[in-house]
Amino acid sequence: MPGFKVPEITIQRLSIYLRALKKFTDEGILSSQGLARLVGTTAAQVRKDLAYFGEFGIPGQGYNIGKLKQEIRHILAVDKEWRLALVGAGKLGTALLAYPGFKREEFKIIAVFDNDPKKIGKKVEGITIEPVEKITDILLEYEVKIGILTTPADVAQSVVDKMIEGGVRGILNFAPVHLKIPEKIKLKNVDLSMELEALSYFLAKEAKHRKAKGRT
Amino acid sequence: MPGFKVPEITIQRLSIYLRALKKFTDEGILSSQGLARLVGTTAAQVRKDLAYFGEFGIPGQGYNIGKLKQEIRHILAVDKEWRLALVGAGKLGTALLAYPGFKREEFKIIAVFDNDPKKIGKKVEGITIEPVEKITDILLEYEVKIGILTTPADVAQSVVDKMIEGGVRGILNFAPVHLKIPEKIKLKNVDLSMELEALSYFLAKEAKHRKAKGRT
DNA sequence: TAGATTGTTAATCGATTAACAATC
DNA sequence: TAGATTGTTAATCGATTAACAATC
Repeated sequence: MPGFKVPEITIQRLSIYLRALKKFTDEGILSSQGLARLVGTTAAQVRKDLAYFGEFGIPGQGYNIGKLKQEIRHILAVDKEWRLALVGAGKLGTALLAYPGFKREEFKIIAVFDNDPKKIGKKVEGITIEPVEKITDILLEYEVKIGILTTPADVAQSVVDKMIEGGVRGILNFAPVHLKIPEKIKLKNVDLSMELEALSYFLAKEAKHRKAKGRT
Repeated sequence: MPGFKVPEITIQRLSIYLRALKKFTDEGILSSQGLARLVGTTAAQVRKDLAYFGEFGIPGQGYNIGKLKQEIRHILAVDKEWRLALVGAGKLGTALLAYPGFKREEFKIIAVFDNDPKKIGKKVEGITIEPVEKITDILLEYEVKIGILTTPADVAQSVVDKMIEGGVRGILNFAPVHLKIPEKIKLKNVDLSMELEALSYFLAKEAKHRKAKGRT
């Protein structure tokens, strides 16, 4: 099974498994069923996801928690340190810089950029804000491979182009715009409006059904 | 075709189609091919997604832009106003309150809660911060149906329980935790760590392949 | 009419679920 | 050994893509 093409959603679930496992000490055993219950999926799903990468369990027993954590860390490559750069030191950008979910040893934001002259030179979370013109040079110098984009939509594309020139290979984009990038670059979009609209759709549909059935 | 079960991913794409359409004036015609190119999908995908809801196009021509916008707005139920509440007035919460992607006519955040006595009574974006004990009452009073969760993980579940008691039916969760909710409640998780880890996995895999093939 | 594009059906692809031999 | 759970194969389910008659 290892070597097969791995679905992206499997990777996302590995991340969720790891988060759940972190609540346990390394000692002890957890079954696929046990892990599944913690994250809201099925035992078969857990075993299938892990099987893409190897055999980590003990038949009849389950998974050694410490070992499984370490294996998933290695698969996700969070057993090393990544250097990140963030562009767009607005409200969202500075909030992310301080956000515990983002402040992790494995993901070190080492540079912050903005195009507002009033912000340049100031510090956020101990990092001096640099002008966007320096993106390419600084990213090349520090070998930054992951970029975070929290600019307004209208400048996002030009920033992305600079990031890619600077050698970035993965981008986490919060700007509500479709970015054009070479196919070798990995792009993840976080679209908050989309999430709200999905909720809106779902609730409206549900309300309609309730009305149709005459319930409250 | 209308009446079929609609995949969630179709709803997400409708949201993206709408975002692209907003850049155009209502006059004029756009083909499925044209729209597909704007958002990075295929013409067949666009037509299939729309076909779940009706026939909005003109064979041989394409889609009337103004009409299509209005149809999608209606499908997503963003042609009405939703009242939202946000819990967790920390860095991320207050950033979201001010973030243009969130500040939309259709989604009015009308209440903000926190459990920090120092914050209660203060205003963020014109809204007075209330204590978490009041969540249930205030949500019931203002008939809030959508809740946004930006608390630390450890209090998220108890806050969600209060929201649901207050009549919320949809939740946008930023706390990195698996929430247990009744199945009738719609939950959308935004997991920033997961996104970063997916990038990490992808870049590490790519680096390994490059090394194996002896490329830079 | 000729050209273009829709809406829909059928074929393909890929992910999830179920089942079970292998293993501790 | 008996009981339990893994890893993997096969069956099922669901979404995407391709193809084309219907329509402007």
